Order: sequence, then structure tokens, then C-alpha cells
Amino acid sequence: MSLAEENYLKALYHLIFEKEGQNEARTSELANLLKVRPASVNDMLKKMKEKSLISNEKYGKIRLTNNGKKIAINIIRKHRLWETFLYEKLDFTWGEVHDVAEQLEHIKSSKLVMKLDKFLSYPRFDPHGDPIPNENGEIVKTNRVLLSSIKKGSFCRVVGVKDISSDFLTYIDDLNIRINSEIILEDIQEFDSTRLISFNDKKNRISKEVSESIYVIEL
Amino acid sequence: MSLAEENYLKALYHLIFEKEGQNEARTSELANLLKVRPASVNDMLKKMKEKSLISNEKYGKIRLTNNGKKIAINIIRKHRLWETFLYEKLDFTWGEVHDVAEQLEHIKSSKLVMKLDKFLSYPRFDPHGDPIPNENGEIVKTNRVLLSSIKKGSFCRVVGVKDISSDFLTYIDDLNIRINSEIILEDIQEFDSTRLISFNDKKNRISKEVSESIYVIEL
DNA sequence: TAATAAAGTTAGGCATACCTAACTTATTAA
DNA sequence: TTAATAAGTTAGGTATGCCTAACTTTATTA
Repeated sequence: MSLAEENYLKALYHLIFEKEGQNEARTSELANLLKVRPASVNDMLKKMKEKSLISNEKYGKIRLTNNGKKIAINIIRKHRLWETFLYEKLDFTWGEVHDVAEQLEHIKSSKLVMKLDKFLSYPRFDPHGDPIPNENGEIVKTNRVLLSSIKKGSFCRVVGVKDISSDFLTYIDDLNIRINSEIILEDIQEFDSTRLISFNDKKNRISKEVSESIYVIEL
Repeated sequence: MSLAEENYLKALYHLIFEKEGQNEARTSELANLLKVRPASVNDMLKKMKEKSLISNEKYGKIRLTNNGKKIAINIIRKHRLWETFLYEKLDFTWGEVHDVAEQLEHIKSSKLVMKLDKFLSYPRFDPHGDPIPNENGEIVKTNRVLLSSIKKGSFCRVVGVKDISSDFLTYIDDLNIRINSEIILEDIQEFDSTRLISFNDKKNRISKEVSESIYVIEL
């Protein structure tokens, strides 16, 4: 399995299984996500189809086979374990872990994954609150929702973020919003959907966009 | 810097600076070490020369430039830090660490190297007793010698191994020989140079070959 | 429904890093 | 000192994974 193929599998997994209202992917979406041209995607899809990693028909939508899905989940498992390692053990910030984990996820050694998992005490979520698949590829389902969907007056706990870009994470870090922050949604502005939130006895105003990138569970 | 180039640089460093009685490398040696054909080595050397990583003349010997050497040492630093991590933190055996470190050494993140070094408390030797270059590429010089060069009756401490193959390491592991084992060289057989050694009140016989793969310092 | 726009495909090319086969230079041995 | 062997080089080829440009199919909308 080449590095490129692994990246295609991972991208396909994200598009197919982690985007609501969608359970297949398209050539152009993949091209976008992987920052390559649609023609390149086509080349690769042909190879992956021959290896039975995906299924698709000409001009049609792309699906992962069971085998392709299994491999994708394993890469995501490695990615999230490494992120946890970088964050928990090496004191990386949550904005820094992703790019390095993008490299580390491709290291081939099942013993390494096993040992790393143990070393980290079998973590179930990565630093962004995303679930870490277990050895069998099983992923815990959470009832997390976006902060933007929460009603005025609700009390909730931050359990993850949707946007893992360094920019976004630094921004909400500055607002002191972390995993496990407990927030009261005080008010929602009528005209621009700005949220007034309070936690630790401090009040803050966050935009609609920010509230759409933070996962919470209601308490 | 591509993965292949990094491997060439590392191989060149080992040939040029870690083989006694030699301070340059040859095409065929490189081909041997990297398990590729001499023609392939030639292709790559051409590219590396253009990048001023090496210097060589047609049909001549190969040297590393200062820049090439610096990069090679950095890769070796990463390799040995990762080996130490795998051994100390993840409970890999010393025979298992090398192959995984061969992959990990190519991860590109200076912050990662820095943090890893700190996490491991700035180790100076890897699990095989090889020195870990510091951030500036400086390598501690030790006065270690091969066990085969030690005189009968001497008392010495194992500080490293020359052969890091899993086979060899498993073999001497079974003999309970470890880094820091303290050994008395009781006797050397005349006709086959077999060594009779004792440590922890146990006596063992080891071949000339084994004694040529173990580094010690005399006490 | 026909025209236009968007999405997807194909053909042909490029760089990397390998290869084999043929050839050249250097080394060794007769 | 020449002949044989070993080492190194060159030319031409391959697979991977990208690319552009031209073309085809599908989707949109006038």
C-alpha cells in the first residue's frame, strides 16, 4: 500500500462516512481534498478499483469496499493515536498535532500501533475530540452536536471541534475554549446569530461560524 | 529532500565516517548497502552532486560535502532518538527497534525531534550503544573497543554492539549479554579464538565472530 | 428541450527512482 | 605488459503519481 493510496483511502473515508447527508464521494471532491487534479484522481481510482479498494462506475459515484474501509479506518486510528501522543506526551498544542500526525500515520508496524495504544492507556478520543477506532475498527458513537444547534439557556460541555485548522484552534484557544469547557449559552443575537456564552464566570461573544465548528453535549 | 536521497546520505555517512580505515565511499558499496543496482546509484549521485550534497569525480570516490554530512547526521540523530523511544517507552526489544526507526527517521518536523529529545531526557546513546548526535550534530567520542581486541583476564563493560541485526541481538540476548553487562574475559582458545567469558557468576563460551560484534570499555 | 455549464474521462507528458544491457575505465593476475 | 576481471557509466526502459489539453457525459437553466 503506497502513501498516495493511503491518502486516497483516508480522504474517501472522510467524504463518505464523516460528512452528513452523503454516503459516497465524487471525483472532484477528492481532487479538492487531496489538492490534485481530477485527472490524477481518475488515474488512481483505476488502480484502486483493480485492487478492490473502491467501487465506482464511469461518471458515477465512488464507494469504499469493505476492505478499503477497513484499511482507511486503520490509518485514521493511527493518525488519532499519534495526535494523542504528540499532545499528551510531547506537549504539542492541539493546533500543531495534525500536520505531524499526517506523516506518522503512514508508519507501517502493527506492533508500534499496539504499543502506542497501550502507552497512551487506550485513549478513546484524540485532542480534537474525534473518536479513535479500536483495534477492530470499531468507532464509538457519540451524541455530540454542534454548538450552533443548541437552544438559548442550555448548559453544555465542549467535546470536540469540527475545524482542526491551526488558525481556528489558536483562535478558540485564545477564548479559553477547550475540550471539557462547560458553557452556558446565554443568548443568541437575532440579526447576526452571534452567541453570548459564559463559562468560568466569564462572558464571551462568538460568531455563528465559530459555533458551527464546536461540538458539545448538552448537560 | 526525498526519502531516497535521505537514505543515500545516511548510507554514505555510515560508509565514510563509521567504517575504520576508509574516508570515502564507492558506487558498488552504496549499491550493496542500499540494495539497488550500481546504475541506480549513479543516477542518484548525479542529482545529489547537482544539489551539492556530495562530491565525486567520474570513476572516483564519493565524499559528502559539509552540507550533506550535516543532513546525514540529522537523520542519524532522528533514527537513534526514535530507537531510544521505542526501547525505553514502548517496550520494544533492542532487536525490534531498528526497522521501525528506519521509517520514523524520515518524519519531517524539527519541533518533533526537539520535543522527543526532551521527552527522553536528552539521551546520549541509543539502545545499541551508538551515540546520538546532539542538536548541533556533535557526536560524543567514546573509547569503546571490540571485545575481540581485549586481552585475557581483563574486566570490561559492554557498551554497545556493532551488528544490530535482529538475529544477532536475539542470540546475545539469550546469552544474557546486555548493555552494561560486566564481563571478565577468562580465556581465549588458541586454535579457534573462542572466548570464555564470565559475568554474574556464570560462564559462557562465545565465538570469535560474536566477540567482534560487541563493543566494550575496559574497567 | 436545447444550450450552456459543470463534472468526469482520455491521451499524452513529466519527474522520480528504479531497472537491464551494452559499453568504458580501472585493477589484478598471468 | 597485456589479458582478464571488476568496477563504474551510459542509454534506454518501466511503474508511480502527478500534470495539461482536448474531449465526453451529466446536470442546470433559459
